[in-house]
Parts: sequence; structure tokens; C-alpha cells
Amino acid sequence: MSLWHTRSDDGFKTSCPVCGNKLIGDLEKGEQVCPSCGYVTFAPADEGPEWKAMDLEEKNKRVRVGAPTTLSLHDFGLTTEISRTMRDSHGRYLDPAMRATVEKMRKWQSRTRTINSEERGLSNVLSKINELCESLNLPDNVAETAAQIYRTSAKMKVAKSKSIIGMTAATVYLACRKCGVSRTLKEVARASGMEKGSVARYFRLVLKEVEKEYVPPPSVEKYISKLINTAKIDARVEHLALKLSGSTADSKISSGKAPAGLAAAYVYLSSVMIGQHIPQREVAEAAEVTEVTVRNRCREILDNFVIRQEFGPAK
DNA sequence: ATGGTTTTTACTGCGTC
DNA sequence: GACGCGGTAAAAACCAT
Repeated sequence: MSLWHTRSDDGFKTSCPVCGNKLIGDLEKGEQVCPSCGYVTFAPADEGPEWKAMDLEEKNKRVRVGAPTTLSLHDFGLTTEISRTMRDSHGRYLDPAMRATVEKMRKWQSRTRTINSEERGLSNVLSKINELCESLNLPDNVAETAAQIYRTSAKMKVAKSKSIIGMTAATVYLACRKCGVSRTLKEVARASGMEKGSVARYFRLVLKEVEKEYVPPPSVEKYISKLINTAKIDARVEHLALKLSGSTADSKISSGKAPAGLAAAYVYLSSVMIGQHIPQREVAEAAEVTEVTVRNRCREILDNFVIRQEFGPAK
């Protein structure tokens, strides 16, 4: 039995297709996350609550009591909160006058808490980071990493007089790379509403000034898994694509090539071999590369490797 | 800035349904 | 004819220097 495509009855994977670890299920949000590599998979049905949390503070307030300390809140979440429930300690509703007073207290507390502009700016950016992570469906560990990166860049004055969206996009993208989560620069740019080029500039800046060392992009295998997930392709194709990429990994064909294109080629070849033709057009579209690139990668793979019968369709 | 490499764009031809 | 596929030349984008 293979680790890759064991699925439980409701369509959830039970183990991570990337590293094989057991996935942590969050059924309410309709997704599962791998604790070690950050791989995320989605379930079709969303059983989660109907409300949308405006920021992480609100989210924590609503989903659980006593949030853990978190890097993505500007004060680490370590403050007294005045509750929104408008009840007294016996659970009775407050009268209108009292409610107004409590409202004011709440407002003033949140004002004084972010007393100086530095703190307010930080809190602003951190909520932007969370927002962006949420719209990219990124796991919490990426948001935490992004927050961490931004904190140090703020401390090092790198973020000084830089565009806020630019910095958030750059830190989120860097966090993705550090966590090994396969989101492309293009995707992050799209979600943040920025030009790819300017996100890249900010990214290089943060990489150079804050991170100081090169963070390699996610492996081809990660891209394959992602491709299979987004395009809803048979798990057998994924298995084969991963096998192929594994057995050609130590060759030179991948050097300098965009991993997404290579992943698309493996997925395409695998789909053909399994006997489930996926048109190049579709694979290319899902991987956000062109058909030409898919073809070029396919040709290179086929030129350099003899694909033996054991990879062929089971008869 | 620049030069080498990779990806995209745009176009053409071939076979098949 | 529409579609999938394969190829090419040139432009554009990318990256290390």
C-alpha cells in the first residue's frame, strides 16, 4: 500500500503526499494541514462558520477561549480583552447605558494599546499579512513565519518608508519559501493586487537585508502535489509523476528550470501513461505555464531517460 | 548595465475525430 | 472545421555578474 493516495471515505487524505506524515484535519475549515511541511489539502464541502473574521484577533475571540500567544499579533495577544458579549458576570444582558460605557471602554482600550505610531503600524501590517495569508489559503505556520520576518525587518529598519502592501507580499512570499509551501510569486502578487515585478523587488530586498541567505524555491514534488490538488487529477497520476520525478531528480535537466513547468511535464506524461489523457493545455493552465514550456520539458525528459515498462499502465 | 539562459508569444503544419 | 500536438523564431523576462 502506498503512502501517497490513501484516502478516507470523505475524500480526505490521511497522510501527506509530500512527506508522508499524518495530516492534521481541520474539518470545520474544510482543509487539512501537514504539521511538518505545511502542505494543505482542501475538502469540497465547507462546514465552517458563516462569519468572516476581519482580523486574527476577532478570529481568535470567536473560535476559542484564551488564544495562544502568537507572533502575528502586534502585542503577542497578551492583553486583557473587553468582551463583546454585553453581559455581566452573571450572564445577564447589560442595560443600554452600561452597554454604551462598555463600548467606550473597549474603544479606548484598543486606542491606548497601540499607543505609539510604531506599534500601530506594526499592528496594521500584521493584520494585512494575516489577510493575505488567508486569501491565499496558507496554513498558520506561514502566517507566523511571515509575521516573524516582518518583525525583524521592522527592527532592522528595512521596512522603513516602504510600501506596506509590498512588504506584506514580500514577507508572505518569503515565508512560503521558508516553509516549503508552493505558492508562486505570481499567485502572491495576484492576491495582493500588485505587479509581479515590484513584489519581486521587495522580495529580493527582504531576502538580502533580513534573511541574508538564499531560500530555495519549493521542490518539483511539491508543485506536482499542488497541481494534482488544484486540477483534481487522479491520485494514481500523482503517484506516477512523483515516482518519475524522483528517479530523474539527480540529473541535470532540472537545473535552472522553473519547477512549475517541470512538474507540469511530469503530470502530463504520467496522465498519458496511466491512460487518462489530460490535454497539455489543461496541465499548462493549472501550472500557470505555457504549453510550449510543458512540451520542452517533456522532450527533455524523454530525450534523457528511457521510461521502462514498469511505469506503464497496469494491464 | 549586460549577457546568457529560460519562458512566452505568435505562427505553421500535421493527423484525427 | 475544431482540436490536440509538435515544432520554430523572435520577443520578453529572468538572473547572476
